[in-house]
Amino acid sequence: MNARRKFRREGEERRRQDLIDATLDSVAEYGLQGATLRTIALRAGVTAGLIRHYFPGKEELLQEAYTALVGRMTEQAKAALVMEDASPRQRLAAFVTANLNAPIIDQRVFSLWATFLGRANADPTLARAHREGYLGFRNEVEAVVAEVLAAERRKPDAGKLRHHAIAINAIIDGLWIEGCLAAEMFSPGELAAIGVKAIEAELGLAPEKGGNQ
Amino acid sequence: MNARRKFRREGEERRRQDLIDATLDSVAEYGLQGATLRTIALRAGVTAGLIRHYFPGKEELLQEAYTALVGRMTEQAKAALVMEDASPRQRLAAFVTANLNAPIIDQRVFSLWATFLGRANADPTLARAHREGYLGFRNEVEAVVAEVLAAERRKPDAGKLRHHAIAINAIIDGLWIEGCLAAEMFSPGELAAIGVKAIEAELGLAPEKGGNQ
DNA sequence: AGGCTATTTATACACTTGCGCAACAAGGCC
DNA sequence: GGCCTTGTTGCGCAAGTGTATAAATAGCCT
Repeated sequence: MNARRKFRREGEERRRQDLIDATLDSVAEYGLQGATLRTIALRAGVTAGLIRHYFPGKEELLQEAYTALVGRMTEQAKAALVMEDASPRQRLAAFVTANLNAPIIDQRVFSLWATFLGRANADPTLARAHREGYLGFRNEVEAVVAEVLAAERRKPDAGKLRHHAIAINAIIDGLWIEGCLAAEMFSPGELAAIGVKAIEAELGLAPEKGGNQ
Repeated sequence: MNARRKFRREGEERRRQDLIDATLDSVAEYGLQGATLRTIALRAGVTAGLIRHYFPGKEELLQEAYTALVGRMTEQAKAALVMEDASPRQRLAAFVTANLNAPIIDQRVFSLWATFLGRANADPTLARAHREGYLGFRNEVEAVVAEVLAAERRKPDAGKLRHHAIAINAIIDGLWIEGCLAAEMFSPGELAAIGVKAIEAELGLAPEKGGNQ
């Protein structure tokens, strides 16, 4: 009567990715408590038992999922920096703009970010994954800032440069959060405009010539 | 043999507060999944059944706990604004400094903030509690900014004012997060100094004369 | 002192959870 | 085609969950 369920064998890498994606989906939708092995398996189109074939336990699956998330986030964010034939200042502005619009401004990603980060002080593995992503991001910012200031013939010392990077990182993070949590409170491009202006003020750049007052 | 446990009757308000505090402690330490009724009750020094005498269910307890948390956070933050006999600019600086030092820079509070916010897009009650706290905070910022600019004989329009408030709010939030997540990466007072300078740059204020730090 | 009542404990229950394990079958190999 | 490996299913289990409810007792009122 009860026929056994049909299934397909997938390549290991493909299955692992599917399981990680299903995990992130589940966490975003139901939170850490609602992301049960059965929920995750259902979303991945397999049965719960299979998860233990690829991961030692639930905790490791969650850790790998968070690591994957951080990786994708920083990768996306940094992708906006690879512009050939652009002035440092233009690259910085493009970087900020990219980080303050879709798809980086995204409620689902924010939920994931917040959910996992809430456990960072209790789970060193999560804390490390975050720390690495954060420092990578900030170093990227610092490098662009150095280029921008160099193009203006300014030579800041290391401390000043670090402070600029910290402040700019904070501006981007803060606006990113505001945008993710309440996208409908801002008109399209508004956050990016605010961010670019705030960052240029932080760096003491003269306003771009054009019709702004 | 098995003597029944001794207990004391507490006033209703006191018990509710104790339960809410125990809930926040449990969430901060174990996360939403680890904050079970039994854990919470243990921490509050009662047995699990009692919780249902004061709250309809676990969900309502968590919601009230988050509302209480947001209330305390914004209250603390705004307390730094009540300074008599101080220039608007000094009050703004004091406000920023207060928000970027202990006890507002605090890993435990950050964990709570992130954990609850991760569920905000799925729980309208949490979202509302956050939204109200956020808007209250931003309006406070906007009011001080207006005073600061007025003292400088500048008369910004409403849109400019709003943008300043959004940017300043982002700077404070962003630095707050960096401080909570990696306090050991910054020397004491460093974040506050970065924040004050960034905000004064955003408002286009001339650097304070004199060697203040 | 003795009773009343609402706070508090204790226990039961139905359900879900992560995990272990044996059986099964998909798909490559000969 | 038939076999063998192993990816995959299905089921069971003990522990833990939120909720319901009965039994006890602390502390006020008279």
